[in-house]
Amino acid sequence: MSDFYQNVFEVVRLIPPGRVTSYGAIARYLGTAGSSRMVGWAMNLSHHQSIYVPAHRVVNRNGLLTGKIHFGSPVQMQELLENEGVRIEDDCVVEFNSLFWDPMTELR
DNA sequence: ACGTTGACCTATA
DNA sequence: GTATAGGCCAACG
Repeated sequence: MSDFYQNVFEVVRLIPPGRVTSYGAIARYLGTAGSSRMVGWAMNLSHHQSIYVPAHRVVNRNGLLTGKIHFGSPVQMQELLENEGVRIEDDCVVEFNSLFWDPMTELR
């Protein structure tokens, strides 16, 4: 396992419940800005990991749940988020701007 | 080995 | 304001 994925999972696990972040924010925090697609690929591998990775707290820059189909059921991601108090409307995170959790500013 | 694809983002028109 | 283009780099066929 390369350090990149290890760091991605570590950051994702640090996301507080009820908060969300974006792939690009994680990519910037890891210093691989522009390679945000790799973060998405890392999420794909997160299912195989033994540790729990709350991938449902990671959405794209628009707050759109683009990765929901990669879960067991397309509605599972939305249910997980709503279970944490995050309201989802039309596959978008409501109040995404205020719920956004940026590792750059939060972890520093 | 090469071309295509992808849970994205930024920039230009 | 939406639309299209380019860049990114690893995995898959």
